[in-house]
Amino acid sequence: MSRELAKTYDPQEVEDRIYDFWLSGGYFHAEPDPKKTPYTIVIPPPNITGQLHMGHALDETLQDILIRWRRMQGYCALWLPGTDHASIATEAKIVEAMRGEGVTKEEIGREAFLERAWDWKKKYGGRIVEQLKKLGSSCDWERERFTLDEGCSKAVREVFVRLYEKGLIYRGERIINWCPHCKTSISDAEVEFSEHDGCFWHLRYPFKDGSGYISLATTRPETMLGDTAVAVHPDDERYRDLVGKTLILPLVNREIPLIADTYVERDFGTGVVKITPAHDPNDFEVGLRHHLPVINVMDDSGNINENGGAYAGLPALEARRRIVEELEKQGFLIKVEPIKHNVGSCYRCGTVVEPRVSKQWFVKMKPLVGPAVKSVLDGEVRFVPDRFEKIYDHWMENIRDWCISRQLWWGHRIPAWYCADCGETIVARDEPHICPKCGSKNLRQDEDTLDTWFSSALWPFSTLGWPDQTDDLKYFYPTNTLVTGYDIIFFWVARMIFSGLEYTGKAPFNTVFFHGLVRDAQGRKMSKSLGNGIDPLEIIAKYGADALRFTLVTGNSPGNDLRFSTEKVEASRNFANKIWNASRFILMNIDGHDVKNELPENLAVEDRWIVDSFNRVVGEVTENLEHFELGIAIAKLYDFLWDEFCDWYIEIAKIRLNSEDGAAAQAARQVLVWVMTGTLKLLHPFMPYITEEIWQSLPHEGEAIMISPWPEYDPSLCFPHAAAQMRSIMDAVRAVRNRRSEMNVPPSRKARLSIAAADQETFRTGAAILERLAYASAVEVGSEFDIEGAVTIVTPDARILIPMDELVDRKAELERLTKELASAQKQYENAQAKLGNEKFTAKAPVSVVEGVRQNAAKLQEHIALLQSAMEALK
RNA sequence: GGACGUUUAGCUCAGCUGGUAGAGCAUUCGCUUGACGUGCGAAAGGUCAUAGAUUCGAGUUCUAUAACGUCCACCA
Repeated sequence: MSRELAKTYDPQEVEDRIYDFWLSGGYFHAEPDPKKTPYTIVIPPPNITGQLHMGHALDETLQDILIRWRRMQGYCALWLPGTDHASIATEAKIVEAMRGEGVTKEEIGREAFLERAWDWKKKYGGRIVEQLKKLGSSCDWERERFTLDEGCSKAVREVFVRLYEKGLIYRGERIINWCPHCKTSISDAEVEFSEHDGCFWHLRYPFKDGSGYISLATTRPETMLGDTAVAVHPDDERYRDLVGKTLILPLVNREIPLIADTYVERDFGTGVVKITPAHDPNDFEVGLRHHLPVINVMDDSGNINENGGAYAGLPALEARRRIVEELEKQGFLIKVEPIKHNVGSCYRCGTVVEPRVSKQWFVKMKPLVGPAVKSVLDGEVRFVPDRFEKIYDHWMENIRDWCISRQLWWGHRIPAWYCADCGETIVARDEPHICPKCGSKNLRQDEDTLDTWFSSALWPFSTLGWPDQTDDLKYFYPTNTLVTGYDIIFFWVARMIFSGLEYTGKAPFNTVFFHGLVRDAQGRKMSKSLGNGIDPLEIIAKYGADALRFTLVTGNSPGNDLRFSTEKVEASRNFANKIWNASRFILMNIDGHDVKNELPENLAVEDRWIVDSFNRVVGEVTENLEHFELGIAIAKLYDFLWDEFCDWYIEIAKIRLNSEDGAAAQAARQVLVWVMTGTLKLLHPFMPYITEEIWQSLPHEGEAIMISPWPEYDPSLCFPHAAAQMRSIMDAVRAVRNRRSEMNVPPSRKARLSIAAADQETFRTGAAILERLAYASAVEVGSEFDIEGAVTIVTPDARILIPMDELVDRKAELERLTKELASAQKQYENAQAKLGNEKFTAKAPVSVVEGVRQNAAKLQEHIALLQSAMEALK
């Protein structure tokens, strides 16, 4: 043995050493290799401000499993890592930090602010990367990218210019979602709606001619300051004659028209809507149709601006209070009705979003949507699970133009310049110095930056060198699998798809593998505010990265959320320990012997069985991985290693290992090494550290398990006869153990077994196994035994007698036999009923009918055996 | 308002293209069995949410219903 192994696996001692070993071997690095097929995954870039959380841990684990598996299969596997500059989140953090120093970003100015931001990036951007490494992620760190680095920025400018030239990017006054806290516009996708308690204020607006009032209701009375019309439905009998009249806006005393528009629902409220084009998306549309003035009454902090007259400077809510008060005083308030309604808030900071007209840059979506929808429909991009295709499709079909400009400094500055002299807008890849229209040198760049997701959308190809046709791009693009949570399907996945199609002509990946959210043990979302988050790094420190990875993948199915609990991690840790000890056992037994990792010439029945079983697992696990059924794959490996290999094969192998027969012992050693090595390989993508550590100690060829070939299903390793024989033997072992346990016979008390079976050869072969595992002092096999007062155990293939009469309560024994007989008879009747059913025998497949027939025959025998056993007891 | 998901052993969940239900944890009983008590052996525990339909046969397909959850829309 190369070195003494500890009784329990110590991940702390192993992980960093192994990770360094992989790094120094350069195994994570991928170079285009024409002899290989590429397999590429780009990482969903974590925010530089972020700390590793369970969501990342799950995401990275799934990716690492896929990439390690494909690498072992011989693909040129590239997992491209990187980070996202996360404009809003990062800028907010820096502003927050500056608040501590008592400075604002306006005070220090753009340049100084960006300097701070880059310092921040240098300081914290590396943190999350180091955390990813702790998980065992086999990313190609030589290719690490950042969304603001030179290459990605070049791609961003290229895309912006191309879209602008195509007319797909435009600048205009539109209603957008404004976050008064972040002081920037945000896209529709970045608004989260939730139900709030609110009020419905019923107001009356007087006609100018003094002919009375019209009543309407609003949830946001303060916006009345910006009202420029009141609308009714054109077919509404109640108001038809009034359309066209002029109203006097209360408090403001502005004359506004009563207009007709089909947007108004006649059945809702009074069927009358006040129109505030500057602060409501629908009203804005109405305003466009009716050429209404747009009066913006709110500034960028959410306060009423100079257009609000007496209310200027007040925060919106305060203005609301005073306006309602004043309306009531002047008799314009009819009533206040409490209601529940949905309010949109900023997904970053939670502040209530104000719809507001503002001059922004937009991407025209309609022309981009078509190909993106088609690519998913046609299967060029496949979603796993496929139910997300429908969600994607629905979103795409109803998408509105994408507001991409942000009033932030940290990000890609919009490559647009304005001529101060002639007003010309110049959009260019490189900074222009002269206005092409008037020759002025007085150019000023747009102050705004782009939505973070604008650059993320390019990630699969900007990271590979696009727009240049680099060798990397040609070889690794399009990528293969995108692994991500369903929560960013709109933010990111959809945008990558239409971007990839538009700029590269190809979908950026062929499969999107969605996983769910990691929740706490009670099923709640892990969040900072709840304080219920579990730090993956603490779990790694305590239980090991392999245990964490195992926990995250086991029992997990695509697209479904999973609950995380330390109990599960403990079970995973125990499994790692089981692998460790199985290996320790093997290492102890091969110590001092020359054992190669190959199967021996002559395989015993148990060897053929375990090899057959292993081979089956190879086939199944590989297939499961191909279908992204990682949870099923790992469950099969768990069962195989623990139940079949450890609990049965190793126990059986001890017979030969402890025997005088040197050749037999050597054969057992070889099979142990061969199966263990193969199993470690299958486990490696899931639990990379422990498998590498053990593999290095076992007889092996090659440098590392992580670059060793993935096992392949081999038809020549199928041994159905041996498998059936072992089933008979194992059934017998279990039956004997069961009976002994029921009779409270301790393992130390051995007893003779007499086995009567049709297939005597199988039980002669298995005699030694029965002796060891069924605590037999001796085993005799024959066609029939008649032992006075023996305990009879009946298995599907044998009748086993144990002369233990003195230990047995005859009456109890008779009772249990009666019970067992009844159960067997019922099963037999069921089978007979099926076979007697002509519809069944005629319509069911032959193999199924034959199976039932054989089962019936066995049951018949079983019943006979039980009956004779009962006779003998009486 | 629309769409989707979940509902299987006490708890957490698997269960692929239909052939009489599985795991982990918890529970009960027994065991220092020369790798492992982070272990070994055994047991108990389920009319697979409800009602129909298709089928020789349904946890598995279809249709309704209920509860819980998610997403989208947002009628002021």
